[in-house]
Amino acid sequence: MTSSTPDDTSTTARRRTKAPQTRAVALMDAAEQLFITKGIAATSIDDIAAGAQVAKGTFYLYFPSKEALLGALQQRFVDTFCARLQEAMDRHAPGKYRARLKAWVETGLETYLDNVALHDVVFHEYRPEDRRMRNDNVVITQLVTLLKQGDAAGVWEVEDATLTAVILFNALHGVADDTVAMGPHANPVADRRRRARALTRFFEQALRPDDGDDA
Amino acid sequence: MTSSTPDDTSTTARRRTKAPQTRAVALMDAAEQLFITKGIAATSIDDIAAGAQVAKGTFYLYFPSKEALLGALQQRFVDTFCARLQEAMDRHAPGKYRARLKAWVETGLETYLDNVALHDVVFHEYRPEDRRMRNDNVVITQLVTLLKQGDAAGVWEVEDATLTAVILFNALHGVADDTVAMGPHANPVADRRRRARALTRFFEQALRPDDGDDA
Amino acid sequence: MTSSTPDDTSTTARRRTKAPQTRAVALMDAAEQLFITKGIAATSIDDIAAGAQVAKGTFYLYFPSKEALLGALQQRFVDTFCARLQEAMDRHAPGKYRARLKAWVETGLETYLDNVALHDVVFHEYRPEDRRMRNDNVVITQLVTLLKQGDAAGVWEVEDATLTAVILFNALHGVADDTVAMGPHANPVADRRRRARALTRFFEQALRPDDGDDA
Amino acid sequence: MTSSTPDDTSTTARRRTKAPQTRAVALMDAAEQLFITKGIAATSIDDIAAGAQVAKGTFYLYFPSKEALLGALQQRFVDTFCARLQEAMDRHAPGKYRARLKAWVETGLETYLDNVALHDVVFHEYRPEDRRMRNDNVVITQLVTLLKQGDAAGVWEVEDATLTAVILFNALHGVADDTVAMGPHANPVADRRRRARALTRFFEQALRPDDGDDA
DNA sequence: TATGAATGAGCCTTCATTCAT
DNA sequence: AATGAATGAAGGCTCATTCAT
Repeated sequence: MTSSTPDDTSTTARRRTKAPQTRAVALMDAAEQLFITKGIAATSIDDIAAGAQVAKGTFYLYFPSKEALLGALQQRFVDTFCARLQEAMDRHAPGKYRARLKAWVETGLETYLDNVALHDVVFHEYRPEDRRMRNDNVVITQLVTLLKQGDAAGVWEVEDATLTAVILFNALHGVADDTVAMGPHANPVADRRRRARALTRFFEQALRPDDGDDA
Repeated sequence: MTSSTPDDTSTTARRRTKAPQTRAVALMDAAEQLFITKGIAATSIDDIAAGAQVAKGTFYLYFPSKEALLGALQQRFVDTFCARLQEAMDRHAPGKYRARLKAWVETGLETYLDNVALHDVVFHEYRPEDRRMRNDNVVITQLVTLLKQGDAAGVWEVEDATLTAVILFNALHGVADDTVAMGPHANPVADRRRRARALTRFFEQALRPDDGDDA
Repeated sequence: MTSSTPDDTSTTARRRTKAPQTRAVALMDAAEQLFITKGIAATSIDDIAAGAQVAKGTFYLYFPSKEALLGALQQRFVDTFCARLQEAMDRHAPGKYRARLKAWVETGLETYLDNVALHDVVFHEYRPEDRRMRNDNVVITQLVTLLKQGDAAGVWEVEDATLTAVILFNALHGVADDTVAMGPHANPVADRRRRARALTRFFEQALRPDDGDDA
Repeated sequence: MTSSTPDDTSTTARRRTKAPQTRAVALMDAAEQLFITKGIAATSIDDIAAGAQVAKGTFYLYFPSKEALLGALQQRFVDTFCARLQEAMDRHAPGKYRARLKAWVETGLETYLDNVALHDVVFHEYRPEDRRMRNDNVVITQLVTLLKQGDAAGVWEVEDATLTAVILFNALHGVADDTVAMGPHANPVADRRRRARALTRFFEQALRPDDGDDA
């Protein structure tokens, strides 16, 4: 890999000052790749620097520590994820709440599945204190907003939007994980679709107003 | 050195060669405590051995590696967790599916919340490859069984029991995490109860038969 | 970045290209301060450059290495020290040898005590090979000269002026160090005086001709 | 070097548990040698371990840090030095103060000269805070004792024994350093003798009671 | 079974120095 | 003359694991 990339900003020389952004991104990309492949712990700064074709010391010019890099990677993951969902929702008119929710679910599952490896490495290894959710929070916020809007519009009825969002998000998360856990066999496409449908139905059911009886 | 010191700790035992089980348990207990307190990475085999009042080498007599110990800890966690849930369910007659499910949910949330620290340390740090679910699987199996029984009895109707179980379990997981994320403030008792109720209702809704149509 | 900012610090100067001397001195001053505060090893070229408000690369325009800077600092220390002593001696008529010697001793002790921190940092840390004495040599030369003049004038009698100077200088050094070692307590003024007197008497005794007998 | 030392406690195998003392001493010896040869800074733990034919990790089994090793080396130096002086003094009857002092001076100079390289490396490099004297203190204490005894016996008269000791000790130190600074040329034997004599005379002069006047 | 001295690979980080601009 | 991004060698230290006793 990293083969024929035409990586030259200026003309010839070897040791050069590149746009800081470029460097940082290169470092992050390299790290991401390595983290997925070998795991965080097994990836040394040396590896990362090498992967980004920089000297080891250069790494520390852009990130104060391995941990900081991981933070940046998490941030990037969440941002990208959110953007993707937003985009998917926005393909439907603002008032089409059900459609938007469906888009959110489907794209969420899809995107998640397309990036589990990264997601897992970035969020599940090596983090002592920060509670799981904290990081995915923006995603949940996004969902909360949608739920509240739909509630206000009378499309569905949610009592505790946050709690509901948490439940739904985790359901999504779980289904995705389970899918992954099944291994890279089985009808990937059909399977995904089936699960997406089940999930959507679950969401809708969850938002469906009570029948009246129950307890 | 420390040669002929007749250091008897208990009554009968002369000094070494304790029941292997005892040793292993002592090691696990010490590790668990340390892992929670200082984190896995920061806990050395030395620490664990010291905590169990054993020589370092002895550790390797009972566990082939640090990683193996972690595995044993995970197993123990899941087993305990399951037993607790089973016990709670069994407090209700075999045919009382709704009650059993409710017990499952409530006890699950309760137990989870009572052991987050341990759960997190044991499941979220330092994972080489094992997919999240794999470990909690027994718990899910338990739920799957219940769901299928209820379905057979016509109490509710589930198409894909496993998928449903996954969803429900993750919903539970998520609510618990969210609760923890709120920090150790707020009305702990009332809060737990509120969440437990919301979760139960959620479960029931999810299991409620369709209205008939779909759109 | 920080491109077109018209950042004029002083009045006339446009920004760079200051008198080389000024730069070098600024660098030395900054280094001296930092060395005393944090120690030589803990002070990086970065720190020094920052302290002198210069870019790191600029440092190397004025000094070929950190070590060279240290050398310059040593030189400056000795020169200043000598100048101070000379000045003190010159406050007495050329022929007043005893008075000059006394001035040398007292000012030496005084000056040394006023600059121990610097002296120590500059002379005692981080020495590759230069023998202690080499650096203080000028001071000793100064004393040798005085001793010889006095000898020639018949005021006292010294066989080996150099050896005597070495002894006397080291006695001074030792008393000063001991004073410092006592910590910043005790009557500082009275104490210094007492020590200065003891030292002077010692010097005089040392230069006093033999009684005749002895061996 | 480290040639034909019969270094085997037990019989054959390679990785073996040696007497802790032995190991520590081996480490110290290796370090001492390397420090003298290449300087402290330039000597890595790796080097030391290799010199003592141990694994790097073993070093840390005996010394918590490089710095700690240096401390041990200093201690050893001072202890040895003192023992040597004491021994030399004790070759003279307890009451023979002048003889004992002379022995102290001569042996001091001799011993010092025989170990300058070590002394310098151990005391002059790399020590930020501890004041010079602190370490040689025991030696000074020894001298103080002698001075006081002689004073009590009326052999000489010292007002401030400590100050005098400091002066004398530093004079000795200085002469030794100067000798070294002359380089390894010149008549080493005759030179040493000459300097020892000068120093002794100096000491005696310094202890000789005042003539009575002062100016 | 139990011990704990010994091992040694490996990692993060620092920093003096260079050099294209 | 001045800059500061880039370099990369070097080093202290940790710790899981082994093995002679």
